[in-house]
Amino acid sequence: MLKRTQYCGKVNEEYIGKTITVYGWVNRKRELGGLTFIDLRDREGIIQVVVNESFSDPKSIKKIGNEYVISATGKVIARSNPNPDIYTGKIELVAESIEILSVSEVPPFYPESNKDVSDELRFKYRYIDLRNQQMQENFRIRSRVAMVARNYLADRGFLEIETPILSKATPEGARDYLVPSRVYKGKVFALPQSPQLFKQMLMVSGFERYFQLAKCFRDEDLRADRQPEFTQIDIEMSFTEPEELFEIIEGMVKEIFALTGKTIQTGFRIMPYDEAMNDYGSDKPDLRIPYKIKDFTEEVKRFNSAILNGIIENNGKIKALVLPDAAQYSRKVLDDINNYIKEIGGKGAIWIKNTENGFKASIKAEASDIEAFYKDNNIAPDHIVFLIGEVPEKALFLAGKLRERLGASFMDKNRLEFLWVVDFPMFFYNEDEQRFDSNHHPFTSPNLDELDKLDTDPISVKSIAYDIVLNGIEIGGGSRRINDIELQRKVFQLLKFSDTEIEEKFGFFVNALRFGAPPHLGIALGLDRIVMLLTGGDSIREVIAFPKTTSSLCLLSGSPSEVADKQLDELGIQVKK
RNA sequence: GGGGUCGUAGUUCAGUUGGUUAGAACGCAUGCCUGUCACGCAUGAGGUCGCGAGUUCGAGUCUCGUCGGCCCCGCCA
Repeated sequence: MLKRTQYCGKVNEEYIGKTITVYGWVNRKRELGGLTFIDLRDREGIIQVVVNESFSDPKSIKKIGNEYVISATGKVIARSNPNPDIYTGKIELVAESIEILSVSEVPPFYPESNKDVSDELRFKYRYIDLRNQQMQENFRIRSRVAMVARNYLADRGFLEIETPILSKATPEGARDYLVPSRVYKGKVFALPQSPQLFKQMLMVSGFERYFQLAKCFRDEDLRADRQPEFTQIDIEMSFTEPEELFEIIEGMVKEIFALTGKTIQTGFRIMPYDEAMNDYGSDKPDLRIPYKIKDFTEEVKRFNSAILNGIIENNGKIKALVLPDAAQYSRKVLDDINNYIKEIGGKGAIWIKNTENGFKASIKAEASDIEAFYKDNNIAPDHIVFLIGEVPEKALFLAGKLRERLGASFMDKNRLEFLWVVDFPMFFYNEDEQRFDSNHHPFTSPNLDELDKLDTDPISVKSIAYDIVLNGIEIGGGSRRINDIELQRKVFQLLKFSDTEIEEKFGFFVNALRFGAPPHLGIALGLDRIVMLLTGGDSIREVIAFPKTTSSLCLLSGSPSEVADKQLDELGIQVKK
């Protein structure tokens, strides 16, 4: 085999007159009788190879099919009719010899057309899908993001330290993936949901600044932005405050986004959780959408609507979304909106607008009252009002979902709206279990000024936790950790862990707090989501080489799969069917 | 666990009210073609209508179940 001279996609005018050898896949072949063009593709791009009368064995070209792997050797010449669309368009390679390195059956689809093919097929033949230029670019960017993160953090004194993949099951949080132990029958390892406790113990060990590109595993149902295994840029540091962490993360995010030529302004907006929920109905608001949720609980009383008044009397609130261009909301669109609210658990959305026949609403209301309502609340006559009446949290949730759904058409999709959401409640009440649950995780420090309220009014206590949000997607989250063993015990107790449970589940970690745990805090950023946003994709599957489907299957390898009884025997496992 | 949507040629899709031999485009094969770059022209091959039941004289079409893709709710400390 002749040595490769250059990538197909990198051959330009400087090579004119030189004899070179390139390797690649046949992207497309065009036969014109005695003249054949082969577009040869490698990871850098495509070069046109010409086979003309000077070629020794024209018949051998006939059998070369698309996606064959070949090498081509010959002289580079200037094209008489250049192709301005590609980098190599000014030149072509006149083949002197061509070697077939590997044949290909007719593929189920061609890499360049992977967008026109079902996801099912793309997953099954992922190795072909990944030949697509955009896919290649996605993984190039992913690699560079990882590199930038490593260099950036290393420059600031962070050490990359690996933590175990085979580890201990955690009692709350997501469902664990379990790995049975052969040596200790009936006992299992768990794959880490995150390296949380290990990184905290590295702080106890005195490393002060840790990071890791950590694989995490959570056995929960999937979404476009959720896979059972995913990668976090995991960070932990001692002897500092959140402000310094914010600065470090913002600087890193800035460098990461610079990779694709995007300039971002650091000093991200910081928004309390309560404000996010109140104004946007979400703890990860998409600030590209220029509308906030309004509260019209008082204002709608003038309609004397039995429905609305009934909701209000039952401690409900009337949350509202006011959007421009009421005319575009046809009967069908309004029905769709109403159905959407029902789908996500609401009773429906009430609309109010000005029509050719005057002010109208989907509830009974006097036109004059509606007109006065518009006037008093400074609502432009051509705007539509959606009302959602429910108990407050639900009303906000539903209005928030509606805001995201309807607001998308009013926003500049190219903007990057970063923000920190802070001051999360420490706990929320778990109705099913009749107890408090951690909002973040049980190692999160409560606001140190509110410790006295832990006993009297725990639900009101805020934690020192923070999420970083970009365009409505949570790209990371973290907190200050508890480094005081008594406070940690207290929080466990509030979460209704018995002493035995604490000892069994977290004993090893609580022990670490006994031997000089420094104040520390940290964060984890979702690498997959960041790369997805960077590459303009709408699913993290586009930036994970071998992803699972929505039902957690790997269509390429056929996993999960059954194993031989012998393997199960060795593990002391019997399978229920 | 729940809701929505989709599954027909290698691929993307069409397929009327249930009715003869299931179509198109691209791809593929063969032939022609010396400047193409989505080459062109001609000819041809290619179907378990996801799978299984049921209704019917007759099912791609209707019903039930099941498997799979995607989106969403729950879930995801």
